[in-house]
Amino acid sequence: MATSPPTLNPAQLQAVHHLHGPCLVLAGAGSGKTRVITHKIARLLEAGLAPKEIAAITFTNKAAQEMRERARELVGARAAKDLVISTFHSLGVRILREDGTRVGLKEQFSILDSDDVLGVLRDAGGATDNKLARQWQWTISLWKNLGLNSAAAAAAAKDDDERVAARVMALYEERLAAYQAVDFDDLIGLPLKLLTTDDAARLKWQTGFRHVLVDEYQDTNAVQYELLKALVSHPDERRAGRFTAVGDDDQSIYGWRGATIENLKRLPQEWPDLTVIPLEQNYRSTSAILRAANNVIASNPKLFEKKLWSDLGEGEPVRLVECDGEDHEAERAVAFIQAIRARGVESAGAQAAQGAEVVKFSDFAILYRANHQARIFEQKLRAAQIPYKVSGGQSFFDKAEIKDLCAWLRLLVNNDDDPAFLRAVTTPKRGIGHTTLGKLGEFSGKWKVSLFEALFTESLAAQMSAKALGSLHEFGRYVNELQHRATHTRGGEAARALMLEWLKDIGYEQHLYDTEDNEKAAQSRWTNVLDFIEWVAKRCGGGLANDGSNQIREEQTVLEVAQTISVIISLAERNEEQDQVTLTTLHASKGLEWPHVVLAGVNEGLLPFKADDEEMTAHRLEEERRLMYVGITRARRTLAVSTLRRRKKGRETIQGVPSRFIGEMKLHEVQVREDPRERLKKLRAALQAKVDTTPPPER
DNA sequence: CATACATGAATTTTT
DNA sequence: TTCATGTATG
Repeated sequence: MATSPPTLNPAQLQAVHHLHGPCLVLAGAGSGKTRVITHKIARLLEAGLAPKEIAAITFTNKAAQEMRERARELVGARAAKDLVISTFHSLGVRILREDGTRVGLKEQFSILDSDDVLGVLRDAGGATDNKLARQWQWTISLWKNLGLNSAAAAAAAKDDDERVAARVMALYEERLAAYQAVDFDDLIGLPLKLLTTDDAARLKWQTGFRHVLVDEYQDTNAVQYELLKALVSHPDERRAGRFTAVGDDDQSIYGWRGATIENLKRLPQEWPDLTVIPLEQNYRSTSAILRAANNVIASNPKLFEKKLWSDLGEGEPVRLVECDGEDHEAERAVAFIQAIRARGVESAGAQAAQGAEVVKFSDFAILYRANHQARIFEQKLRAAQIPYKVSGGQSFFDKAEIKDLCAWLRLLVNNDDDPAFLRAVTTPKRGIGHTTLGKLGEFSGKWKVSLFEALFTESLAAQMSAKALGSLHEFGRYVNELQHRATHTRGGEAARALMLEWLKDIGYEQHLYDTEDNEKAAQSRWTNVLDFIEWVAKRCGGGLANDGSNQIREEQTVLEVAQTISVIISLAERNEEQDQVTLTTLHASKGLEWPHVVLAGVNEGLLPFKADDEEMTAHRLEEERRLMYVGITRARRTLAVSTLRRRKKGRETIQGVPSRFIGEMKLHEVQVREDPRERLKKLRAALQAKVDTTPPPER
C-alpha cells in the first residue's frame, strides 16, 4: 500500500462527510479510495447508523476481505462484524437465501460453478467438444449480464451462431429451473427480479440498508446497475439515493464482459442532486510516472475532468526498452530486476546504519496483455534463479478431476449438498441423464428436501421409469455404503486402500480414458488423482504433524479429513506470502501496486490488441488505452516499458511495431540503454535466427 | 488411411 | 499452459 498521510485531504474529507445524498467519488489510481470508503463507513456509524444498515459492495472476495480488515482497524471488531461488506454475488446469495422462494426458488437452491455450467450446456446443446460449449457459456453469460433472457436473445440474435446459442440458452434455463439451480449471473439477476416484482421484499431491502457504498463502480454491468438502483431507491424520497459510488472511468477495462461506463454517465442524469468528487492526489507514484499516465489517457474523450498529481518528487525517468524478440525482452526484464536489486543492495550496504531499503523480489512485477506471454518470462526467470509467481494460474484444486473427487467427498460429508450430488451422480456417467435429474429436482423442490433425500422417497416411483429409479437407488446405496466405510476407515494405509477401491468401483480411471481422447492427457489426469489420494491419505495417517508444530497428530478417518478439506484447501492456496516476482496480466493487476514494474510487449497488435478478423473501433481502442493507463499507474518508483522491434512468427522474424501508446506517453527522457554484453547476445541471437531459418538438408 | 507426435499460435476474468 | 493443425510413420 502506498503510504498516505495520517489525515484525509480536502477532497477525501468532502467525500467522507457527504452523508445524505448520492455521491460519486472519482478515485484516480492510488488516490486512497479504500481509505475513503472505510472512513466513510466509520462516519456513518458515528452518525448513528447500525453496522448492518451499511452495505459496502465489491467485485472480488479478496477486495471484500481487505475492506473488512481495513474497516476493523478503524471501527473495531464489534462493529465490523455486522457490517455488510460483500461482493455483488454474495449479497445476491444473501438476498436469495432469505427471499428466494418469492421468485420460485426452493429453500436450498444450488449454485453451479462455471465447470458445472459447462457440463449442463454441453449436455443441453449436444456438443461433443468443450470449445463450442465454452463459446455458448461465454455468449449466454454476456447476454445475462446485459439483462437478456433466451427469448430476448433469440429475437436479437445477429447470426446463426447466436441463434443456436439462444436455443441452447432456452434449454439451459429449463434445466436450471428443473435442477433448482442458479448460475453466478443469476445471483444478480434474480435478486433484481425479486426487488422489481415483489413489493414486500423491495421495501424490506430498501429500508434495511440506509447507505450503500460501491467499489470499482466503473466495472458494474447493466444488471448490477439496476440492482443498485433498486436497493437505493426508497418510497420516502428523502431517504432515496443514499449511496456512494467509488470508481474511475479511466480504469474501466471490463467492457468485454458487459461492464459499461454508461452507468457512470447516467448517474448525474438519474440523480440530479449527485455530488461528484474527484480524488486527484496520488499517493503511489512519482511525477515522472504520473505524467506518462496522464499523457496517455489524455487521448481518450473525458467523462469527467481529472488529472493525477503527486508530491513524491520527479523520480526516475520512465525507461523505454527496445528488444530484439521475445527472448531478448525476457532477458532484459531479468536484467532490469537484477540491476535494481544490485543498486538497492549496494545502497543498503553503504547506509546500513540508517536502515536503507533492501529491494525484494516481491517489489517487482512484470505485466503483459495475454497470459501466454508469461511463458518466456518464466523460463528466463527460472534460468536466472529468480523466484516468481504467475497469477491467475489454475490451482491444483481447480482441476476437473480433483473437483470431481472433492464433489464425492463433499457428498459423503453432507448428503444434502446438491451441487456435489449433481456432480457425483453424473461423474462418471451411470445412465442418469437430465430427464431423470430434472424429475428428481422438481420433486425435491416441491417437497423441500435435498436431491439425495428425494432419491429415497417412496412417492418418487410415480415420477419416473423403474429403470431410472433403479439407477438412482443404486447410486444412493453406493454413497451410503461408501459413507459408512469412510466413517470407519482410520489411518493412512487404510484410507489409501479405501479410496483406490472407491475409484475402481466407480470406474474413474476408465472414465478419464473415455472422456479424454488424448491418452497422455488422461494419464496426467490420473496422476493428479493419485497425488490427491496420497494427499488425503497423508492427512489420515497419524504421526508428526507436518506444520512444524512438532505435535503428534491422531490418526483420522477419511470422513474426518473430508470434512476439513475445504478449509485445508483455502489455507493451502493462501500460503503464498513469499518473496517472489509477480507475473500477471494487465487486467488482473488492477488495484495492485509494486515499486518496480515492467510493462512487456507494448506493441501494436498486442497492446492495443487487434485480432485479424476484427476491426478496431474507437470504443475498443479507448479501452485498450485505459489498460495501458492501468499498467503505468501500477508502478510506484520505476517503470520500464518494453517493446519488440522484431518478433518471431514461426520460423521467420517479422518486424514489430511499437505501440502508439508509447508515443502518447511523451517521454522526453527516453532511455534505450544497451549493455555491451547485451549487444553481444543480440548478435548471437541474430546468428541463431539465421541458423534456424536455414532449410534442413533433404532426406 | 489412421494415429502419434511435433510445432506453432494464443485476448482480457470474477463470481 | 492448452489447443489445433500438419507431418511422418505404421
